[in-house]
Order: sequence, then structure tokens, then C-alpha cells
Amino acid sequence: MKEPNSPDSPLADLCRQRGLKLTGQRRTIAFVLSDSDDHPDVEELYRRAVEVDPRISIATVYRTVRLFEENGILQRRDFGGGRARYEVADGDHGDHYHLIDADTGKVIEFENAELDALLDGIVRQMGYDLVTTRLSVVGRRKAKPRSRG
Amino acid sequence: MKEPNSPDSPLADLCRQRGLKLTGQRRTIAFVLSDSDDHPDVEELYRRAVEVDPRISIATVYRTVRLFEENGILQRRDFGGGRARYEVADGDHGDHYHLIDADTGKVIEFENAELDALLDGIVRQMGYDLVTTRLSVVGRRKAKPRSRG
DNA sequence: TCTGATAATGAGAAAGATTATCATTTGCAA
DNA sequence: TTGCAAATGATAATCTTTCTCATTATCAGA
Repeated sequence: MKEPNSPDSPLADLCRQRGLKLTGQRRTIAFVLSDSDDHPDVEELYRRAVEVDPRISIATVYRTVRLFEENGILQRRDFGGGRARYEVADGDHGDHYHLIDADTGKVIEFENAELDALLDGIVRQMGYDLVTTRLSVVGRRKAKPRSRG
Repeated sequence: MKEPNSPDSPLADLCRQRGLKLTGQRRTIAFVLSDSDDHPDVEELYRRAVEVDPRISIATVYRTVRLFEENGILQRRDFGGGRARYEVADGDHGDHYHLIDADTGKVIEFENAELDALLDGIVRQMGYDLVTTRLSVVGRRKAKPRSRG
């Protein structure tokens, strides 16, 4: 059983800043999210939240994750596999993108300023302001050229 | 009731090329797909297929769409809204991408060679070969600056 | 600190999309 | 034309997510 208490997690603070009622469950979920640097689905978040508060309900995790998304705290991702996955939203700086290993399903994050700018320009030229970018590239590990075989 | 017969649709030919058994239902679905230039979901494909063959089952549409995807004939897309949407896969040339209107949900296709190249380069530099790109940008129509108002 | 209105939660039912089951039918190679 | 493996139709089952509603907790104000 971990310690979600005392100084609130960064996300819990964000939660308060947005004027959301800060319940025990939301504090727990915010803590779990602040503590994660991967892309958990709801089931996985629920598992982690239960470690902190065994009485939390999965319905609450679904609700909270949706609430956080609507408030720009979380971003929903689709990496295939039928369930939504979540990560903490980027700040005002640059977006980040995802490379998915075709064979293992492993998700690798990357940033690229040139890509940011290009996408922004393309969208603008089409008469739109860019709101969100959903980009994931699927790749297959290149066969390592062996050192002479 | 449309005419799916006689000269097979391009997709039906592709189907045969891949060594897939060409049943009446597959011929129908291939025809419907060849005839579509949008991004229908399964429900919509089913509606269109029923126009051609009223006895087709939605289960078959689901099955066929999956089969076609596994064989590189179709691509599955996620534009939000909870259901998968499909379109005929690109050839060997360039991928195409999607701009989604944040307010109307309208999907606008675009191509961009610079983007193709940049993504390819990024992925390569990370040690991978690019398999698929899933890119959709959400944008909001720019307010038209009125001609002096 | 206590109280009450209001909103959040828990548990499970319900909904929506997709896949599996299985008896029947069909495509196609021999 | 025949036979067999594979596909289909109808529907049940599954899986993820949302909804319902009785109970509980938060937080502003007294």
C-alpha cells in the first residue's frame, strides 16, 4: 500500500486548479497517474489504484479518466487492442508522438520539432487551426547488420 | 438494387490475387468498397451491401472486413466515436492522412510528400522500418477574416 | 466545528461494438 | 458432377464502456 497523501501529486494540484472537487478517489487516481510514465489502460489504472485504495471502484476510474480528459489533464490514445490508453497531457510546449513496435507492441515516445511545425503548417494551409495531433507510427526493428557474419 | 456482377470490381480482383475464396458475399462487399470514397463503418457498409444483396448478414460484413484488413486490402481507421471505420488501402506510392473537423467531425484527406519523407526518416533514425502511419489531425476551421465588415 | 446541499462513489445492470458458435450452404478442385 | 473444406446466417457470448440509483463524501457557509 503506497502513500498517496501529504503533499498532493502534481496532477491533484492540477485537478484543484481546474476547480474540480478533489475527492479521495481522484487524489488516488491522480497520484497513480503522476507515478506512471507509460500508457496504461483503465484496467491497469484500476489495478494500480487498488494498491493505494483497495475500496476504489472501476466505475470511478472510468469516470475520473473521462473527467480528466475533458479537462485537458489526460490524453486518450488508441494503440490498437480495443481499449483506450491514457497518459498525462503535454504542456504548452511540444506534442510528443508514438512509435509502436510491430512485433512486440512496445510503445516508444519521441518528439520532433520539425514534425510539429510541418503539421501545423499543413493544417493552417488547409484553412484550419490545429487542435490535436493523433500520430502513431508502426515500425519493425531493422535487422542489425552483423559485423561481418 | 445495384449491379455487382459481370466485370469484377478492382477489389474483387485483388481478393482473387491474394488467393482468397471469392464468394458471392465477398464479391458484394468488394464492390461496395470499390464504389465508396469515404470512410464507412461496418454498420454503413452493411447498409450498402444490403442494397446489392438483401440476404447478406452483418456477421459476414464484420468477418470480411477483418479478412480484407489482414490481407492488406483494407485499412482500419479510428476517428473517435467508438466504431472502426474502413477505407481501401493505399498502393505502394504515398500514404494519405486525415484532417478531422473538430466541430463537424467531417474527414478531409490529404497527402504530403514532405511528411512522408520526414516520418520515414525519423523512424529509420530510431532503428526501425516504417510499417504503417496512423495520423489524424484534429483542426478547427479558422474564422474567415471578413472583408472589412 | 458542524450542517446541509450537491456532487461523487460503488455495485451491478445496460448498452454498444465486435467476435464466437454451430448447423447449413457454397465455392472450387479433382 | 461430387465431395470436402471453408464460408455464411442467425444469434449467443464477450468485451469495453457508460448508466442507474441508493449511499456516502466534499466543501461552502453558519
